[in-house]
Amino acid sequence: MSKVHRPSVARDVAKLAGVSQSAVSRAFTPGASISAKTREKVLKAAKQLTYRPNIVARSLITRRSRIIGVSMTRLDQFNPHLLEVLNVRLRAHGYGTMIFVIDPTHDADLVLDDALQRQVDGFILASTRPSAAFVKECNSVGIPVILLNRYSDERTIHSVTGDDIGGSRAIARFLMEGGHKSYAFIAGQSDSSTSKRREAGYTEELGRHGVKDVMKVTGDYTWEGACIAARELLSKPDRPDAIFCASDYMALAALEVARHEFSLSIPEDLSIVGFGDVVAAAWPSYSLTTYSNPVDRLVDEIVRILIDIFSKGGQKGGKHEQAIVSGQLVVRESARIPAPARETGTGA
Amino acid sequence: MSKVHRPSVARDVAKLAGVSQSAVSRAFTPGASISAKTREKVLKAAKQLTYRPNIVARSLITRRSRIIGVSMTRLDQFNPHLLEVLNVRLRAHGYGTMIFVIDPTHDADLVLDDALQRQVDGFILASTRPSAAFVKECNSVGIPVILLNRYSDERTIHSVTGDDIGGSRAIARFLMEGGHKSYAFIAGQSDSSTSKRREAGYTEELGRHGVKDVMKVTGDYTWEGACIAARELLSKPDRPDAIFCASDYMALAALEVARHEFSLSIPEDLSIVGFGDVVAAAWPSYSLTTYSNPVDRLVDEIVRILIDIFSKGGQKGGKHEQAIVSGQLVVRESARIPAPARETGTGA
DNA sequence: CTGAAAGCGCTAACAA
DNA sequence: TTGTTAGCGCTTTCAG
Repeated sequence: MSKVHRPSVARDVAKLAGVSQSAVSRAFTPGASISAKTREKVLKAAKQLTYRPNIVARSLITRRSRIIGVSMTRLDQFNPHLLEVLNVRLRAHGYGTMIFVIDPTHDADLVLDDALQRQVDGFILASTRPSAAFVKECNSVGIPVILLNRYSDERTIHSVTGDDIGGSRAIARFLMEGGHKSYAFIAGQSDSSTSKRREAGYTEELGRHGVKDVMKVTGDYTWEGACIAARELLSKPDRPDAIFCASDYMALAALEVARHEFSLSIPEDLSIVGFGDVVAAAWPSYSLTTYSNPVDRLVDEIVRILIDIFSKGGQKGGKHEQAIVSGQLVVRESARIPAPARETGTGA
Repeated sequence: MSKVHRPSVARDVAKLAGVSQSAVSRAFTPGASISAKTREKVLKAAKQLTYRPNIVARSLITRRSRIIGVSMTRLDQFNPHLLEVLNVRLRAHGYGTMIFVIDPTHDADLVLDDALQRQVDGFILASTRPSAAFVKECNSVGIPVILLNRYSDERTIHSVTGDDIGGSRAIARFLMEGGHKSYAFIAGQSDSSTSKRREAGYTEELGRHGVKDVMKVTGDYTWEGACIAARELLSKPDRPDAIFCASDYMALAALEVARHEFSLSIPEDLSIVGFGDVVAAAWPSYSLTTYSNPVDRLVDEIVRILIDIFSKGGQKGGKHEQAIVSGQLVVRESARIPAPARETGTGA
């Protein structure tokens, strides 16, 4: 079998092209001062040797790895499509994406520490709770941290989220217009800021219109948890006829339980609404009414914040953005549709 | 706001600990010859300065980035759970995971080139077709390439796949035992080696038992494509009563079409089987009978091959493995269950 | 515009 | 076991 070669380096190219090694570097640096002629020579020699600039070496000297770390506890819970779009958009700016899946039973900081050793230029944290110490350390070395679909009270951290409050309010209004009698909420993990916001928007909007009693159960953002929650809700003598779930997956699970275990008709007997508009929500068997979390615009915001900071030469402290990207109510068939032609509108 | 510091480096630690810089390096190198006392001193100083070895610098000199590139065209088509497990397992061996989503309308080599510049130590390609030139280049610089759920005729590349042939044969047998009259197959992309294998196993096994006529339509591995394919199949005067789809997602789509557009009862009027056992296959509304692709063992194989090569000091040419991981028939309710021995599988 | 020289932060010989 | 000395492959002053 053929022997393994050592890849050619800038010096090899320089020698072949008859120029200095720095000329090679310049030929591969956009905007460097180099004559067209020299560049041609270099590029020709480079192609001949299949030379590829070594990004690791470049990183060492520029102190920029051009790697963004993305961490989450579960990848399937994390929107895979978002990761996909993010990866493509980041690469367009010259950044690579490294993933760090965190085992929730272990210490998140351990993994994040690994990321720091790898010199990531920025962090995107989804479904992950970094310690305050960790965030502080990132700030002290100038690495921006962006929370995705999470909130933080601290002003030391950026965040990009969907419109949890606005969306839940819209859902509450939609449900009320559908003329339901009794409302329930299936929450995500108890420590989830997102779930709390969705709950708040929902109950507040209901409350503003006189609905004070909202049953609440926790589904933990898992399929099984949502099943259990739904069973609890539907076994009650005064079972709700409208359930809002803090995530689409929980809504799908609740829908299954309602149909197959309680023989309920959706939406005649029971309306179920989710949040997020995942792919499966559109599948005919579910046809889930939900509020969308627009992936493209979430990614836009993330990339904008990151590139903004990098072009300014690093996170200099100061401004920490809290971007909220509004989605829209996606009306399908899992919830009763208001009879008259009433506007869903912005209310208030 | 607090100023941004320059992270401390080995020299800083050395000075504080009163040792040489190489002692610092040794303290962080498992198995290096260093006295316990010196190591203590170093570690103490390191902690005090929150020193973290710079992996980029290490990579430059060891010529090992300890990064594995994983590329795919669509992340949602790719099994997100597999990526998750892979990430965790690779990190246990000190390797990071960098993802490279490839826009199918663009040139795959462009992205892979980027990965090469980033000095990935190995490549895992899922749903991606690298050019022969690219593979050759990887081989020439000693970077192992592993195809995941794909086959290659070339002997220059590793591959890890589920048991497409065996699984499809098992499905064919199961369907025949169910006493079906007319069989169909919905294929993935026409150039997919995996789809071809699933088709081959299916039709060959059917053929061995006298079933020569198998309708075939292409669903392109997409939801819409599978819907169109299913419509075509079910509109025929001699419509099949057993359909095997090259992927679970296509099977789900076909199931939806059969139920909602043709008002067919599953499995009474029509049996539908998929391949892969994705999460949604187990959801009650589908309860899809399928053949599993065991994620953990697929990852085991990938990691084993990779670590094996690395511990031998790089891909030296020669042996190229073709690992096939067998799964099992997962009997649920989307296909007629053979009357006699009703305990074929676990049904999860 | 171009080359020479000095490192980026670390590991890996080599002596001591 | 230790410190010293070279670099890894590149970017970046700094002269010319």
